[in-house]
Amino acid sequence: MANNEDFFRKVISHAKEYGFVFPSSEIYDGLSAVYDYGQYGVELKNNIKDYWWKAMVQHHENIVGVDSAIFMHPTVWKASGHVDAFNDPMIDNKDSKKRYRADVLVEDHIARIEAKIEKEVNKAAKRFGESFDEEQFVTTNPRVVGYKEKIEDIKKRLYAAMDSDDLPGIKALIEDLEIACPVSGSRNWTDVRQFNLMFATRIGSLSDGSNEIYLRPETAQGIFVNFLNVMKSGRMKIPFGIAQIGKAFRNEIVARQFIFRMREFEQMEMQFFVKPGEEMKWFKYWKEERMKWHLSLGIPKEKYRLHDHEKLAHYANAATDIEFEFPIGFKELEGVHSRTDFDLGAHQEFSGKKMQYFDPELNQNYVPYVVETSIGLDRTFLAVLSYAYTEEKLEDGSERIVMRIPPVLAPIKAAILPLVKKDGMPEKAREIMDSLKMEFMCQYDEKDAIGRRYRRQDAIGTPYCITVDHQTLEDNTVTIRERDSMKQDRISIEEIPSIIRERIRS
RNA sequence: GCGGAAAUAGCUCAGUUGGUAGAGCACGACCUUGCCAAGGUCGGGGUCGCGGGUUCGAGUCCCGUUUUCCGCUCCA
Repeated sequence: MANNEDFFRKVISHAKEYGFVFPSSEIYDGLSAVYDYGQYGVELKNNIKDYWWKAMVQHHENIVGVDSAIFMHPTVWKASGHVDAFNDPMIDNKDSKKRYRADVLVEDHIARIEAKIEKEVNKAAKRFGESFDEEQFVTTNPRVVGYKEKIEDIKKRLYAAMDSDDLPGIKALIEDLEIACPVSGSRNWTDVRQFNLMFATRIGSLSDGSNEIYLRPETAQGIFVNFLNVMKSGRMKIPFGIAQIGKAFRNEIVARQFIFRMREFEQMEMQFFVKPGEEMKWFKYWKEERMKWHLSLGIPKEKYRLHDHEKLAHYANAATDIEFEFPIGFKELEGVHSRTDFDLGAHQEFSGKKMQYFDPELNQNYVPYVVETSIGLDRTFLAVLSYAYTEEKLEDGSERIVMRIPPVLAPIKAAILPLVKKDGMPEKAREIMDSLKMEFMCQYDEKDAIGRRYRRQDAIGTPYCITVDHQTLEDNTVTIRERDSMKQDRISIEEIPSIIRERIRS
């Protein structure tokens, strides 16, 4: 484990040193769990997106893409269940380290007072026997009346605080009532915090609550709300899919482990709409199809495993994670979920619009079932990065750090290097650079010894180095060096594009 | 969020009982060599995470804070 942590540290520091990933706003000490992609990072990330988009949208005639807005109508999140599922004020006891719902603590306290009332009533009932008038007792007995007033008082304060999201007010209430932790018995509480995972902001100029909107916590809903638009305008026939790549935002309580869990992250999702009853067939299909995609990158299959969910979310009737062996262990990289008709059904109910498909074969309407594939872009980035990072001991005893990034994803496809900075070699190299750069992301470098330049390219994962030497000037051949094997071939300049193209074809 | 640890140049780190911020690598310019990193000369870069305090004087001691890492907790 210590080795893995060490390895992870190296990957993170390599990512920063070579311009892949930087902490956000670093000159201001950074922002917790937010990261920026640097000059090579953005290329790698774009290449991953492109590789996914081609595999999903370009290669499947029945899948189309959308790019929906991050802001959505607030009712979307009521329909999806995101608003209700995560709106509780929580408080931690510092001694027992137990976490409670703050309102439940107060309500338990009320229940204890009610128990006292009941005790008084029972006592009185016993004493007065059959002549006991409970109604009269509870309205006149000073002790009971006092309890009741206290309860009313607490309730008033609790509900007022809850309604106005007054978290310090709830904390003050807990302190005033001297509520202690049931486990530790201590009153050493943290502040009350709201664990709503959605980021809220305001739209427009009004400041009342009705203008509060959320940054989307998932991209899927942007697809569901466009289901009718896409189906109609694209004349889509079931089964069909809608794909999307985009940012999502979750206010995670603990966001850690580099770019594995960030508060702002990017998803690549595809929602596949199928006939009800056929969802398990398609669930299986997409599970296999997505696994093939991962393996097509050339990363060994031992790095992946499937994890079937036993506890299913409220919207699913089957779910599998494709897990990847990160330096921090096997963790979820992609989810394949059978979401049933939960989402479309919910939107149909909340919007009053028929989220249905007319099936000409059955001659009837139905709400389609959905099979979702949802992959974390940043996690895929991290998977590639941590798989690619290799420290190698060479035959001559020296060491090199090489990023074995799958060539199709590599930020720079080829480096063009004049062997020396004279005799017309730089000019020749520039010519080659110009002829390649419209098709491939290339880099020109003439500084330092050739060996060192090779190592620099190894460190950012460039699959090919093209070197212009004395012979080039005579016969228009260059040497082409392959990153992983470090082997060199002499080829003619005209052959360069086809060789690179061959290697990086998806 | 709780507890523990850490923070000095782009990276890895040194900095003695408190006394003028350093090294290696990296980076830039020029010269030289030229096929697997570390030739020569010169140079740029740090208010020592940030804010207070103690002190004649703080990278060093104290308090707070931020960020990161580890453990716990959380993760429809």
